Amino acid sequence: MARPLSPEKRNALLAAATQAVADLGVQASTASIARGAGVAEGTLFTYFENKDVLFQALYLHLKEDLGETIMPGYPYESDFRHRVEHIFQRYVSWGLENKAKRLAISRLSGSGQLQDATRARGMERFQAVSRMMEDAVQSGVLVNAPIAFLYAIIERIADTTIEYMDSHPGDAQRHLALGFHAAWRAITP
Amino acid sequence: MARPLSPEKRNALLAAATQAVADLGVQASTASIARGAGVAEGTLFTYFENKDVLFQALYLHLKEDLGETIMPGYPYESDFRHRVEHIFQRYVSWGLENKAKRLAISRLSGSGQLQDATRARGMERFQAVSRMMEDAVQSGVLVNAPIAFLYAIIERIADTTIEYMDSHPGDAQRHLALGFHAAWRAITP
Amino acid sequence: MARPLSPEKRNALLAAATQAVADLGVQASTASIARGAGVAEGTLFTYFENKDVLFQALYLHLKEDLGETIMPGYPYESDFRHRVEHIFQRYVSWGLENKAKRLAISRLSGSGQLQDATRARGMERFQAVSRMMEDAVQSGVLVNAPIAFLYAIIERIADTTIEYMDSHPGDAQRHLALGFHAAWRAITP
Amino acid sequence: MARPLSPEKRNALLAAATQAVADLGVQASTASIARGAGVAEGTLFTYFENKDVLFQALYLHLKEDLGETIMPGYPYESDFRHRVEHIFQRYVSWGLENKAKRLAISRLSGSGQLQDATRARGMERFQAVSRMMEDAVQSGVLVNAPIAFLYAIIERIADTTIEYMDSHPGDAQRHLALGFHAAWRAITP
DNA sequence: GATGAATGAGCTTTCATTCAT
DNA sequence: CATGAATGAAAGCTCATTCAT
Repeated sequence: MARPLSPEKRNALLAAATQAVADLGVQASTASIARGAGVAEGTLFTYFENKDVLFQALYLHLKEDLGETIMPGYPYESDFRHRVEHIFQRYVSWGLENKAKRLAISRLSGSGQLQDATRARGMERFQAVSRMMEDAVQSGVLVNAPIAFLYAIIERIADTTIEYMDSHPGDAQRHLALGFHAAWRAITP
Repeated sequence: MARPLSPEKRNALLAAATQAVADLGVQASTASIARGAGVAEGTLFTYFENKDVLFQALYLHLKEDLGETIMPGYPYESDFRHRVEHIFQRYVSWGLENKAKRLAISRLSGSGQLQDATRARGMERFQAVSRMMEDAVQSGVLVNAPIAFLYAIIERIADTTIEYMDSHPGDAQRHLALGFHAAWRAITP
Repeated sequence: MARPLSPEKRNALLAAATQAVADLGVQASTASIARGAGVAEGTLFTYFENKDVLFQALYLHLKEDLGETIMPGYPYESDFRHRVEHIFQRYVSWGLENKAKRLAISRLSGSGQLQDATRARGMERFQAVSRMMEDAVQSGVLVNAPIAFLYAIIERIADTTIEYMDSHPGDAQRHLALGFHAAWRAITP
Repeated sequence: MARPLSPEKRNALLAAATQAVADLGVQASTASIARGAGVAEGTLFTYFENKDVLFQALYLHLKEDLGETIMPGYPYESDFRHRVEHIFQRYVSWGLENKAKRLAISRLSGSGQLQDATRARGMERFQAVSRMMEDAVQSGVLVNAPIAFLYAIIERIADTTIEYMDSHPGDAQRHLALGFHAAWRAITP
């Protein structure tokens, strides 16, 4: 592993894996991923020790990508509601614009192949959000519950929102508003 | 009429499949499922034409099982809040008491192998709930959103609640209350 | 085996086997043959000990059927040419009218599953022909070669003739004449 | 360019398939063929997409082999009888010296698994013979019949001849002469 | 005797992984 | 390092045969 020669190939493999996992879940074959990336079957294994390592890396890669969309412009100084709204809306638009990535995360997440450590590391990039939520709980703006619990609820409502916006494009804005309404009310006392 | 198909064997196969899918997702092998059910490998295929058919049947079987837990005692005459609470609490306790079943549903749901038709048929048993929610939307008790959207949000929050109650058994009652609070607020205006 | 209760069932099985073997060769499954005969899978095995026994019986049954078409009206008193012509023409018309039977014989014959003893017993019904040919060899009308050799040549030419008449129905009569011409010349000095 | 596909392995697979098909027909298992070729089970499928493709390739390979024996030394300038005799004798000696190959062709031919296109491509190598026979028909040396019909008759008589020479080695030369006599007379007016 | 569920060996094919080139 | 042929352990599924009903 260490220092692979070509970041392009690594990225091509991750991109191909994203599509393959979105389509077929963890059943996607390493051969098809390599083909999708335009590299030889064996090459995959010089970048990722085995299929499981590839999947953990893929999950982290996708979460990183999500983080890079959500976090820039994060309104550190606004009130809690605006900060949650920022996160919610960015999450939703990332999901709408990156269907394969969102599906791949969801497939990995529900496959039983994702290690707890990986899931935990995937959260790291969102610490600013966690901290904000802690403060908000302290100050009584959010309901007094574990952060992870609140975070999970927001995430699930956001996922549901994405699915609805996706399948009912005409009502997209309405569903976005409904989704955020639900999320905000769900986590406030 | 020779030996009739045995409901016990069918159930044993579904039970074994539940466990196997909970453990390994759709990667669970038919051989391991048959072994788990105590029947020969070939026998699985006299009860289910192929693996895919088995999975669709398993999903429906589990949803049926869930329905049989949730629906009895449904307080048709109570106010909306109590009815939603009934559903929520029953759903959560079923999930807590049937970890493998809940996991199996979730694995199937996220696998990409579940047909839309199967998902739709799985909802049939819960029509009383849908109808109640329609009325509640009409009367302004629930927020004006598609029933399926509201239903999905409740389901997701319930799932999250189950996961938390499961991993923090000490705080179970508190999380149950928090979960219902979140769900109720999420779907009300 | 011995005395099966129902000759109808036995015949239905042989008829279904004929069709199945014509279609798929010896790969035809016993289940499909039973289905074709309208009996249960297990019933096949009360009439025929196993698949191999069925195939030997099928071959004999078909040869018997062929014999019953060819031999009646055999012109014991005509000259050799007319007797051979009788055989040839009857063989060809049987083949044309019983495509599945002919194909089944050919599939069995070429499958490597047919026992030599079965092949030999299949010849028994045609002893009058063999004897006639012996006489004809004695009297110098036919070329001095083993009867079986001459018989095989006639058979092969007849098969070829059938195939041609079958695929070129317009020229049927011409091919029949050509076929007999070839056969008669082939076996005469 | 990694390890290139090895013609030796391909040939070993075809040789093993020849033997296996000669012994068991199309029922021969891919596992036994791979074992016979001294390669892993999976390797067969890097050389032949699936069993059917293997069988079509095998047929063509064997016909090619036959063509390479028959055609060299073909007396383009001799009279028609000598040319037919060349073909007949070469065909027969190839068959005698390559029992497994001949049997394999015959098993494939009668199995119902051989595609028409494959059968047609198998004839390509013998175009010189077809053309010669066309000329001979034109010039009245051969009986006025479709070339394929005449060709089939020769082939069938040659096959019969081979079988007899094989089972009666003492009379081999006599049967060869008888066989050619029969064939030549069969196709001439 | 007839039925068809039950069996498990066996089949073809796939696939993660290795390693010769 | 990149390649893709080679590997062989599964995988899903079929099927001849048995036997409880």
